[in-house]
Amino acid sequence: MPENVPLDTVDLRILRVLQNDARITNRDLAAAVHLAPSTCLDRVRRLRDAGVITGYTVRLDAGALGRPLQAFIAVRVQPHRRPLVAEFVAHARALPEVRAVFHLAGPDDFLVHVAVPGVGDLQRLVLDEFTARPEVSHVHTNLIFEQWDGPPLLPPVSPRASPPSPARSPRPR
Amino acid sequence: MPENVPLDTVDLRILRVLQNDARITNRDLAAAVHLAPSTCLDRVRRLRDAGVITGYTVRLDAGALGRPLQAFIAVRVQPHRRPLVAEFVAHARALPEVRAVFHLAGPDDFLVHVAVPGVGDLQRLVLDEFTARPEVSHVHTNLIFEQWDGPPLLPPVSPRASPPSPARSPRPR
DNA sequence: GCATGGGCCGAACGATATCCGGCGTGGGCC
DNA sequence: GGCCCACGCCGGATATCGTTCGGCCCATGC
Repeated sequence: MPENVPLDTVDLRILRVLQNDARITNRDLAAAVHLAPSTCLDRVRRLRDAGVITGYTVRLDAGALGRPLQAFIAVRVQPHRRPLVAEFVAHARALPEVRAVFHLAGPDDFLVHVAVPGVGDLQRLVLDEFTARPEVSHVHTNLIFEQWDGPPLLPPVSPRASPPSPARSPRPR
Repeated sequence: MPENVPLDTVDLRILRVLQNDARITNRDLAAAVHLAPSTCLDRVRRLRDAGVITGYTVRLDAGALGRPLQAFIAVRVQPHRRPLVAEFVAHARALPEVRAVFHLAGPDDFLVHVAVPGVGDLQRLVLDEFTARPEVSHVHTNLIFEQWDGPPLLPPVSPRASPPSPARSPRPR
């Protein structure tokens, strides 16, 4: 729904800071972007209302939670029609081992990102939850050795945007 | 580093709530899990110190940020040796379009999750940033139609854990 | 020059985070 | 069986914070 909301430099800085620590106090966030707390609150609320910020969440260590093994399971669904697709997605999303489901364009229709305690659980998942389903025509599994985040999800911000100049100009529309 | 930290039902409930809204006040979080605010603060701090909680972040809408197109780029690196692998990962992670990098066991060595403004950017990324590199032997791109989150990253919690019984027993070790 | 809209700010009030001392329970040890 | 210790939990107190509100100031359009 939200498409290409106009963001200025201050918005981007806010998002960058929040992405690094979403539980920062509004006061500290305001200081970090050189705004008054009240103004900063306005900005954040606007970003939420605009749909840019869709929520706040906690980053968890899957290994510490007893699920150190992660993998991508590629799945082909045949026939590849809406009812079957929807059903498959619903089924996959409901599995507690599933972290994310991607519907792809390509030879494989889906990529299912899973986190499990051990190899046995992975096997069970593939055999009982995927290949056992009639609409699933093909499955292959890729173990994840290691993973890394990319940079914060932001257009490059010019580094000169630091000085606390009031700059009381209208925001881009 | 953190491996299989013991978690009780209350911890799991805390994580579930935080995963749904990481900016909830400690007071409300405490109420949601039937604890005193001070005790709840202790719990959360312990989860952070134990490495279960690795941080708090904001969920952003890539489309609203002007990058509605997402894809997985599968990459083969040859020869597949540590120095080249490290170099490739560093390069990929530094690209602003990259959301995550996965090192895989399988025919493809890496899966790079990217978000871009349009098809042209995707093409540029593949040609200039991946196939142009000498260690990259093969690249193929899968567009992401749609994606969904799985359930909260938690072992199933028994639903009976709601009543506010003091239950002043020692936590599992 | 004047009216208008919007962004920004500061003060104030209510709510919150956080620390601390103490209590009660359960388990280990003798 | 009885004692001691460790630990989880709580409630109160203080400093800090979130949030609202009214008003200022600049930029724009007429």
